Amino acid sequence: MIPREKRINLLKVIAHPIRIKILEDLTQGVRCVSDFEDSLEISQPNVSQHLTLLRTNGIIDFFVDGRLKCYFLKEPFIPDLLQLLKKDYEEDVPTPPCCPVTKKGTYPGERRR
Amino acid sequence: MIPREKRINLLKVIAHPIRIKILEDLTQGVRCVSDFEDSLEISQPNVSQHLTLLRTNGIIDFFVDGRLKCYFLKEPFIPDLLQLLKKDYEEDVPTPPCCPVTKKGTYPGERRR
DNA sequence: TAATAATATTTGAATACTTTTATATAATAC
DNA sequence: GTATTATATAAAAGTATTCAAATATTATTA
Repeated sequence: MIPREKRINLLKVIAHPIRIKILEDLTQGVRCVSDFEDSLEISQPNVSQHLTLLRTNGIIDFFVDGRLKCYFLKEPFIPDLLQLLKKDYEEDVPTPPCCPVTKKGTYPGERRR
Repeated sequence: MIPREKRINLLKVIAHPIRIKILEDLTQGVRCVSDFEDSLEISQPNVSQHLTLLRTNGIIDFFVDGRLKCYFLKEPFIPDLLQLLKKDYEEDVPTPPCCPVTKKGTYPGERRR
């Protein structure tokens, strides 16, 4: 997969409320599966499935301590994305010249109107 | 929808190769539907469907010039996201202390091992 | 007004994603 | 060794996305 597609695929994997929460937790440090069972309110298998998806996509990894699996962040794109998700914007992108009521304006290119 | 969910939903809508391409084109300026039919190689109805999805989610809007619909970017989160998508990272997030071979380490919390 | 051009909508089929339920595995404790 | 705990996997059911095909709409041109 070329880097562009890979990055877009990451977006798709990440764009889920539970998985965003998991990743936010992981930016705070190592977490084991049962930590997530507590903090997210979903079943153990479902936690495991989300973690597996994140792991098979190279976003997280784990180490083992006894019977605990300790997950941690691996993909450096994630912290930047999570921060951007929280950014506030005051204004929309400025509108190109057109009438706000009739929504009429002039196409800047070369096609037949 | 609370802002957090709204933003996550934006991510989900955006996370598609065609729609990313559409948005990249729109960061360059106004485009009409047939511009996209040329630059993306997909059918006219499909272009229209993607544009409708982006529009109903408040990401883009359009003005009218004759029978052309001229689309433009509205959501200010988009340019930042597109830029982040292109960012290069040299290294993974640093691994917490654990053996790289056996993948054994110590859970930092309070649970039974 | 009829024909054409630009775009949108609808429907359906295929596919992908998500969650639930049940079961499996592997490590520790007894 | 048996029971228990932590986690994973599999199968099935439900839900959502995607795209293609056909049709509709609207503005312009002839």
